Amino acid sequence: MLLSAPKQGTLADIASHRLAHSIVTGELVQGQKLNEAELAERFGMGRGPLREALRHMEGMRLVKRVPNAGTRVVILDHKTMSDLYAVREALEGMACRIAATQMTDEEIINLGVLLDNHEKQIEQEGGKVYAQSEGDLDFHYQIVRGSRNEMLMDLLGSEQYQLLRMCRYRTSRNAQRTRPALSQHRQIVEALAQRDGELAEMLMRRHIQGAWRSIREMIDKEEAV
Amino acid sequence: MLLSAPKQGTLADIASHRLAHSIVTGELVQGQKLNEAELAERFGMGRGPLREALRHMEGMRLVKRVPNAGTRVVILDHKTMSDLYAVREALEGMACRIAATQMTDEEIINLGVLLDNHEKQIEQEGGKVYAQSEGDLDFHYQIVRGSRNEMLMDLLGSEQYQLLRMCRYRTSRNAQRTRPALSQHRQIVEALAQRDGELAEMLMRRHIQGAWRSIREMIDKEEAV
DNA sequence: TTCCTTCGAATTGTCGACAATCGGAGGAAG
DNA sequence: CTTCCTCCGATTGTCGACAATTCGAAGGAA
Repeated sequence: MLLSAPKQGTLADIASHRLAHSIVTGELVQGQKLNEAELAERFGMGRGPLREALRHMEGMRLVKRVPNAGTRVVILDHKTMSDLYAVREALEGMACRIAATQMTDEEIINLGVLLDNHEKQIEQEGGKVYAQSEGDLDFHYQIVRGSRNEMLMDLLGSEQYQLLRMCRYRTSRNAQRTRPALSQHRQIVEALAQRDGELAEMLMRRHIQGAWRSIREMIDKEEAV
Repeated sequence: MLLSAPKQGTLADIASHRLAHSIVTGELVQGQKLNEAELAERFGMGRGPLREALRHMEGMRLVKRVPNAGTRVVILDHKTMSDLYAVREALEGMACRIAATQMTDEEIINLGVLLDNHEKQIEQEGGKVYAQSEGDLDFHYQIVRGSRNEMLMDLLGSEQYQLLRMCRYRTSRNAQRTRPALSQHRQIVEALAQRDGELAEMLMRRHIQGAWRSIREMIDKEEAV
């Protein structure tokens, strides 16, 4: 998992994770106002740690805060998602290009194994797309790690990606894209194995563009209703 | 200015700005441990708001925090800066390409005017590089705004750029690059005016690569001492 | 001398109470 | 009936005190 572990540590850290999870899964609805006292009691802590966690959420762009007027869950509208995917395309494209020269042979092989497992999962439990999403995020994150760029790992990893996960969670019902996505992943691994950074970047960019197109179509269809 | 205004608002916001400023300018030395009680008193506030501000700084990557062990000012080492400039190249390159199709004619003209002022400043007070840095950041930020991508504006604007400003501040003494930088800026505006996104992106990427090379050489020279 | 243990001061983490501010209900004037 | 003002409840912002934890120093044993 990408958001695991820190069930220990300061209360503020715990609150951060619970909040992020609640927002990503939609338990806290978009645009909903977050009442500090109520949340603090639900989490069994004072308002101090909770406020720190809210500040953290603000940095992650999961909430918007207005002084003296409370904080609200961010609203993932069309433009926000579009912007997100544009940024993602640029960053992950770069990560892929660099990873082609920086990853070890072993890491690339492991990437292939990851995809094998991923394929098995799809065949076994065809409908369970959530696992796919997680696996997919894992695949992307492994490549980002391969770039050896700490800032990129931060930006695309634990922090910034919560927004993407939120986006995914909302649109995880349409599973029809898992197959082509897996195929594209394999192409990317192939390019990495051949140490062809330019090709790997191009494939990754197209892959992300495809994902965005798929999501956009789904949203448009939803909004038509 | 990019970090102006919020001298009003919550104490936590004020503390955030004062902290960011102190860190960027080096008043708070890299790696220095930040004592909450001491800072709170210096800012004339309780530890509550200050802790929120520290959480904000953590999100900006200006400090590192370890539970139960305090927070320290981040250390801008060679790799961190390298990673930063790599990310910047990808993001600002993208911004530039999109801006070429999204900016209005008026905005591009204003960009040219900005450079004219910038040039005058250089001629008038040849040594004052700080103004150059600010102006330069302003130029880059105007282009990012031209991309109409809110996330990019967030990433490269008020938030993430503090790290870059910190980087700049340390290396602002070597002014010899202001001239070629201005020239490259003009080339970029030219490409934008011609609505040539690909060229604009390439020029911006080279411009940033050049800036990084300049900084790296300077650091290497410094480390040799 | 060197290493380990123990203790204590300093610092961080947390809470509850108080002050400041905002939004809305309700009433008065036009 | 509308508009504006006033007041009140609710929520956010802030503080001071207390609990928990860590780091380092002092002291003793090998």
